[in-house]
Amino acid sequence: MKDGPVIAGVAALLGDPARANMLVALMDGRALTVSELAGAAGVAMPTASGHLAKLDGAGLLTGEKQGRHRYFRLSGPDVTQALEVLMGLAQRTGAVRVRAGPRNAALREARVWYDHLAGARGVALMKSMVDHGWLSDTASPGLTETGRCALGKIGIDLGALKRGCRPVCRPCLDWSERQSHLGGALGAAVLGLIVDKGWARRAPGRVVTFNPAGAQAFAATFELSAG
Amino acid sequence: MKDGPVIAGVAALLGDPARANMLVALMDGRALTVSELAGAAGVAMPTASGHLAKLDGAGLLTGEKQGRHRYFRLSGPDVTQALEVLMGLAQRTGAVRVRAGPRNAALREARVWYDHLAGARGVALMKSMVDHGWLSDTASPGLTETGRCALGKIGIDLGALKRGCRPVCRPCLDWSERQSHLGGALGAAVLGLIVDKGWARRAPGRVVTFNPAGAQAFAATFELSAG
DNA sequence: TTCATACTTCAACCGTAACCGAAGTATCGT
DNA sequence: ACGATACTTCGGTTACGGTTGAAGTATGAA
Repeated sequence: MKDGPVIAGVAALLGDPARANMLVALMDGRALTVSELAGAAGVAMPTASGHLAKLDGAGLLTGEKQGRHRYFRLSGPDVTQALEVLMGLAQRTGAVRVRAGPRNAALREARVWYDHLAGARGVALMKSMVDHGWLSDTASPGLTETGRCALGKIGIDLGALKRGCRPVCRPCLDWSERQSHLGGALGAAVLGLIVDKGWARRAPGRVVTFNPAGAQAFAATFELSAG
Repeated sequence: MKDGPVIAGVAALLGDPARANMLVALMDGRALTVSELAGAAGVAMPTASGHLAKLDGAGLLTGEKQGRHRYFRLSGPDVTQALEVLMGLAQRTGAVRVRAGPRNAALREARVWYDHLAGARGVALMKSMVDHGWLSDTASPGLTETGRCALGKIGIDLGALKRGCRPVCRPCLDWSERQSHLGGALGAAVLGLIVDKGWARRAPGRVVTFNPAGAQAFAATFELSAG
């Protein structure tokens, strides 16, 4: 009957503010040292060391030693997912913290989620596509004839997408914004387009950085209302 | 910068064994009384009452008073999702607890996840479809010609599924089993078929109960190896 | 070799929260 | 009206875990 405690174990690990801060700091995919994580969590190094040992022991983190530094990173995408789900839960239940520190600004702006574009730009993209009638709606979006035509002109091969097994378009709730962005095969294709055209490049973590010309071209192509 | 603490709050709530037990007990969708939840968590009623007040205050639960009873249920599907994600994380990281109590037996056997069949039967179904060559593989399943033909005979209209925007087949990791079951439009269609044919009925919660004849028909139709 | 840096281990302190028994409140049945 | 049930509030105990300074270990630089 004791099925709860197994989830209580991981949850308790995520439930300490210091550990939560460290995990959030690692969410962009980088590997950080013990002292960097101590700084991020606002605790002394011995404390951080102890927390990291627990997280590592629980398999949430992987550590690798390089010289006299020890680098930690999240052990897998499921850890990121768990953090995102908890963030979603936290903001629905009202423990909202609207402001985000400048450190996460790039991540909130545009990031990779699985294989598509998330963050403010991802949400703006989806909104624009719905507004212009390319997609039927936000909740369970379907591609319209208008959309098919427009995307074809942009250079996205919808035939290839439809042949694949995965869904063409799929809403995906964004944790930093509170709205959906575009996932599915089409979402992945759009991200591919952005990178191929040189509008943006994918940084080592999950951050997507647009260059000025690329941002403009992106906005023009998808007719975003706000740059 | 304090972005972590907001997730720490919810996570800490899920991190107490007693509260985790209560939430898990509520996962099948039913509403339970304070004393039932106290029993499920293995604590005295005053303790349970305190925990429930916290969970309610945090918006994870909704309570409604009926006479001298007070019924609690999970406040939304996102809570269930968070619990499932944490379960998945717990079992990947090795905190596995293979045995499950008899109380959850029905839930592990067959349950609804979003709109398709999960649990042991869902996993068995997917395995059989791959084994018989209806689907290409487990990781990112595609429907084969054999599968198209077989499903057509069973009475599933693949044309209609393909026209929809959502993916036809989609793997979905099962938390009780460690394997994937079948999601997507096809997964939903199969669940619809099962209910329409009267093989099983959906209980108020998320449990799906097969009747003996239905279980046999289900196994025969999809050529399951183990009944 | 010698010193500095990066980290870990240790020991002790402190705060919070889980827990229960007893008493209090509300609702139902008789 | 009376007692029983279902739950909440209160008070006090207990224990677990987070925190840090100081000391110990390992790696790199001079």
